[in-house]
Amino acid sequence: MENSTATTEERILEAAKRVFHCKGYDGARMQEIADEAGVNKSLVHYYYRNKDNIFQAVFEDAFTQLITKLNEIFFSELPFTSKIESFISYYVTFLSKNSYLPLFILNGLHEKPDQIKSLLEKNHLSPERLLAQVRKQMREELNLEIDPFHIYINILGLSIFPVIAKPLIQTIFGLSNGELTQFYEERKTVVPEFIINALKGYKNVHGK
Amino acid sequence: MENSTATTEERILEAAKRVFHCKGYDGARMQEIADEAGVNKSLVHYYYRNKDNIFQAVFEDAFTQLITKLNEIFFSELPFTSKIESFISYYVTFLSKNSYLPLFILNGLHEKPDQIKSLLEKNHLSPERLLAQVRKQMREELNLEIDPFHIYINILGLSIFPVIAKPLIQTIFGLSNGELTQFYEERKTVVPEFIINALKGYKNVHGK
DNA sequence: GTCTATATCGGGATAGAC
DNA sequence: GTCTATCCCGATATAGAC
Repeated sequence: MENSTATTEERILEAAKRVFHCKGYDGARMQEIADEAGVNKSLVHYYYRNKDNIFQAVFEDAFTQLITKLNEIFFSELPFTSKIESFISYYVTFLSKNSYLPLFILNGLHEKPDQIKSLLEKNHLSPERLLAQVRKQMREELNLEIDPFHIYINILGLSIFPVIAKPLIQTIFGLSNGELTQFYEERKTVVPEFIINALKGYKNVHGK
Repeated sequence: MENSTATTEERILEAAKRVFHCKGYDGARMQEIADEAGVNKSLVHYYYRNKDNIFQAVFEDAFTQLITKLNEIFFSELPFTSKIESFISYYVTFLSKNSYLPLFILNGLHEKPDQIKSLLEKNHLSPERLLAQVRKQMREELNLEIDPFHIYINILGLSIFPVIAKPLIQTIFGLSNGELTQFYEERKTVVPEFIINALKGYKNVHGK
């Protein structure tokens, strides 16, 4: 199933990712993970001892994947508008290729919000620093004195929602796979434009 | 647990809603539903025969709840900007009181996208009509000749995402319950303003 | 490390008394 | 309609041979 150069442990983890991402914790079966990895069920227990442990490993991996790039972009030296463009462009591509990931993460956070903290520290994520950085750039580059929190959540929502709503979009609005790809592609320009326009509007009202 | 005037069947359904909404299909237990309703486990089977049936009932109820009001607002006689304000205001309130609903729906759609169609018909939801309506109003009232689809998804994302990301927002950014309520309250004005500003920006570029 | 066999338990579902 | 008792399967987990 997987490249046979990988160690057994790696093959199991990769298999576990595929299964957990699609089925969630409760829906996933140890047997299915074993099958997917092409090994015996007992081997999964041998390497990870129980279901919770392997889920934890999968969840941390997913969370880290999403957060690392976010940090990289928002703490870079780019001007603010470029950060928005980079962020949207990267996440639309990444998420549409891994469309199960955001829902998997959000479900996981609902089930075990307590373990978030340690993940944050592992990933060196400081929300305060990030918001301060956004506030600073909005002030200096866009002349905006507004709370960046809503803006930040808006950016996330505009990037992430269309991906987790994929079945809604595709079934309700009847988009083919090709049209959906096209739709996501369009969002790379539409969404940054939408956000920048919205910010310019604030400027007219509140700016000096 | 529930008002004892309700029939047993209703009490079971209400209990099932609470359990399924929080735990999802795989995480929910027939025993827990029975306990929550204050009845014997066999009674749940007596009224609904199996787990799939009762889940179906719960899912349809949730979906209808969300869709009905959306239809009502977008097919009303209000001007477009008022529709946006009404929509955001209603959904922010409703969803923050039922914060488990959107994730429950999205998960359900991922698991069984096939059964969406019949739900749409039951709810008299016609996506084409809705988009046509939005397009017409954007043209006539805002002088915008742009594809309304992205706008529509943007509105949904800005309304829904902050609710499903509740544990992310609350844990990562360390908001207390009071601060979270405040945050949602602010969005009732911030988000419509954000959207209207964005639309005005389009006007400057593309409008006549 | 990898497999087979098995222990153990929980959960969905049914039978049948009242 | 409501309950008790029970069936039966599937899933996690472990023991132990190789």
